[in-house]
Amino acid sequence: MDSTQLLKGVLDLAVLAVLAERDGYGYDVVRRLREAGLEEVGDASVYGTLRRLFKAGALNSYVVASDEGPHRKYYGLNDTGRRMYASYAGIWASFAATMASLVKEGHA
Amino acid sequence: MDSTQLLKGVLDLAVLAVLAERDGYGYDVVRRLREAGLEEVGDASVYGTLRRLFKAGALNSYVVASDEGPHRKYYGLNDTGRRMYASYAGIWASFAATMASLVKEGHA
DNA sequence: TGGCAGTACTGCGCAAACCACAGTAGTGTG
DNA sequence: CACACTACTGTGGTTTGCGCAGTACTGCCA
Repeated sequence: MDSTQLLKGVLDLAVLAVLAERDGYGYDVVRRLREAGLEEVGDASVYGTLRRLFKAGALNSYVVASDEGPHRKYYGLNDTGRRMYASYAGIWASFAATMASLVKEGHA
Repeated sequence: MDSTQLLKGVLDLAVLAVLAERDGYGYDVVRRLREAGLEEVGDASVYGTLRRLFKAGALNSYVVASDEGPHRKYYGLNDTGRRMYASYAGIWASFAATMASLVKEGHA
């Protein structure tokens, strides 16, 4: 992965972070991201990201019945996903540091 | 501008930051961004961003002849650009903080 | 003189990301 | 039985960043 990816795909990291804490299903991940501060994230974006990460082999998935609505498709990190998470987190941290120094020098 | 923009358009902020320090022309902005740590930024992206920001009314532009090659099209921030820069910088800072807390809790 | 490297910019077309919106389907309430 | 809430899928659109090709100007060197 080149750092091109993170100029865009920040959502991947956010979703991985949320799932690293504990498994979750789509609707739940949306709520947790919004509570964490990403208030304007669209639901379709999250579902799309989950499908993409699953397709990339980073997540496992299992269906659980629910009392309060339709079944829930849970997702969780597997080994690949944990490695991906660690990698993305590192890349993002250094990218954020770069941006911070760039912006600070211009002193806002 | 909704914060959708900064999930992508981080380059806008980077270019604004570089130009806030001092005026620059395309090729020069590319070099300064790369020196600052954004090593993989494509030249076409920067030129595109400059044109976009100019079209959005954030930059002024003037042409200067050069001894070592073709003319140079300099860009600099105007009032709109400075306001935009301050605004983007704030939005990005809070976004970065949000991401940092998300990633930290999952403890990488 | 011709060719090549370096500087500086433009234009085209692509892939990916995020989103809005619409649709499907299950459960519980009045 | 309509309606609200939960939960997911699919479609199409806009924007971004990029690779690549092309233009053009200068200076160097054989």
